[in-house]
Amino acid sequence: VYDVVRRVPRGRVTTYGDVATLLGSPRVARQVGYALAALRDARVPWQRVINAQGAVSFRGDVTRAELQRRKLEGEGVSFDARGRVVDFARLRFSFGRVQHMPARARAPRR
DNA sequence: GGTCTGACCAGGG
DNA sequence: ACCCTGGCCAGAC
Repeated sequence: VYDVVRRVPRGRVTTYGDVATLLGSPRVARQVGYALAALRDARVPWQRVINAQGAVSFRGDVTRAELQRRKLEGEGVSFDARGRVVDFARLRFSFGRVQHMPARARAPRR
């Protein structure tokens, strides 16, 4: 997770789901969030990971969410009145080619 | 084993 | 475009 997030350039954003998909497990978006919550490595630009609606997720610590927003604004990312990233579709980093998330295609059970 | 809890997500209304 | 719902999955009890 950390390696993937570190590939997101300054001023761009990605989503929990995109990171999960890139890692080969499209349905573990939540776990990506947990990994970031446990993050201690300052080199990882965690602020660039937002949710699929283009907004900062704030379940849990609101303080963290505010910091995240300020950090992004400091990189030139702006937000609209509803807290959505302006031009989200364009700022969403592609990693070259992120496949679309197959919502209901479950991997075989073990 | 069962149950609950999330930095989540897509689809339907 | 917004809100709700059901689905997901891994970790902690």
